[in-house]
Amino acid sequence: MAVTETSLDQLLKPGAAKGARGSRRDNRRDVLLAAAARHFRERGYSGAVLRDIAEEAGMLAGSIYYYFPSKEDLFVAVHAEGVRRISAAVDAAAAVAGDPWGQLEAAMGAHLESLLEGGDFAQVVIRDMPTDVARSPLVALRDGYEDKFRALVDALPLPTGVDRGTLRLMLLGALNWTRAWYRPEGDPPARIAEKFVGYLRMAM
Amino acid sequence: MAVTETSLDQLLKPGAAKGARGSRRDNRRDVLLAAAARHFRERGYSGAVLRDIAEEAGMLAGSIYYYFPSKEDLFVAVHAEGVRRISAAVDAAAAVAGDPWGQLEAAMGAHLESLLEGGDFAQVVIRDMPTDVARSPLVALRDGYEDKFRALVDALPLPTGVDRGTLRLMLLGALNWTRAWYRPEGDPPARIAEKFVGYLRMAM
DNA sequence: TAGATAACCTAACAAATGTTTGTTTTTTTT
DNA sequence: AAAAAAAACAAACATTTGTTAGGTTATCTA
Repeated sequence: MAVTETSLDQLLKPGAAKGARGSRRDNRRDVLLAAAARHFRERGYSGAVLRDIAEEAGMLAGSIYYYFPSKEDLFVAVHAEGVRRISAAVDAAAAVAGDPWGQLEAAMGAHLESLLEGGDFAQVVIRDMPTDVARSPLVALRDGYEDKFRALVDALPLPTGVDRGTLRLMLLGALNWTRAWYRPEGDPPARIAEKFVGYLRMAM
Repeated sequence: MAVTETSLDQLLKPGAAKGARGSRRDNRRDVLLAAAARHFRERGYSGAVLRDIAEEAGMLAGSIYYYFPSKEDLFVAVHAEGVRRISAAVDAAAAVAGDPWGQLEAAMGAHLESLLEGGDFAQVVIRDMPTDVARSPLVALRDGYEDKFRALVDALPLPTGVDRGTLRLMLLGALNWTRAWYRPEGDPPARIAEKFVGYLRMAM
């Protein structure tokens, strides 16, 4: 029930603490994490079954406990990895030069790209939060990520009096909800982001 | 596993088929539905436990099966009732006269109001969809609801070439995601809707 | 090469959980 | 009031599921 108290760095790379010689161990761990991500994305936290995750990772259910002390810890690790990936993609996109609107659009495009086609880890992040216990370390991660969008929105040349906080939440909400209606045959992520920004750009 | 094949009307008002004498049975059924809504909202579908739902409704777990043939059918009923309530609130709000922008703003405000402060039924609608089995009747309901917003967005005086479909999805997504950050101490639902519309209104 | 450690497997436990069956109480109908 | 139907109980069943304990094989170190 209670998430084991470990630092987030150790959570992401537990082998690093003992020196960088994690030869065999990290491989299987990554396979396990990927399998867990797939199931958590499809079924949600309480819907995912450890036996199925283990099977997909090529091991038995009990073996999971060699890597993670509980199901919740496994979930937190997947979630953290998801935030890390989205964060990295957005950082890379926002690094390229451009006017504030262009930078925001690029960041939104990267966010969408990770979310919609970046695999299972990213999608787990915007799925349900399980119990309250795992909540605290996870919202900390997410809040840190949202700070990047805060900076991007703050840089926009907007009329005075515009509530930039609500604007940021509106944009992030619209982005995250695309999961519900996105179809690969339709607009690609970058085009969606372009349209979203377009609706606002001319106005201000 | 398989949802019992009943019409959606019967699903909402099963007593109505035998004549409109829904006296006692509907009361207990409504209590049960309300309890189920609360738990499905808090824990999600697979996280909710029938024994807890039954206890809150003042009965035992087995008694649920007098009203619903399975857990999934119970969930579908809650979901359907949620859509019905949101739909009714939005209909009432959009009925008042006003220019297209004002009508859209009113509808969005009503949608948010139901979603954020309208109780458990509405929130279940925007929580996770469980298995694929229950999916078909539910997305039909949801799609029917979204048609109302389609009409509202189509009525907006926008420049030619604007993709109204994506605009509609962006707005609905932003609205639905507010659940993640809404706080009662902050802006009320109507104010949030006003700001959302305001970001676009001046632009077009 | 011997020993230690990492990386699993096997098997089972114990609790949780959706569901069923038969019975009893309550309400309605005749 | 008697019979019939509705509404609910009580108790168990059959899985499912997270978790644990001890054994076994591969890998690395000294």
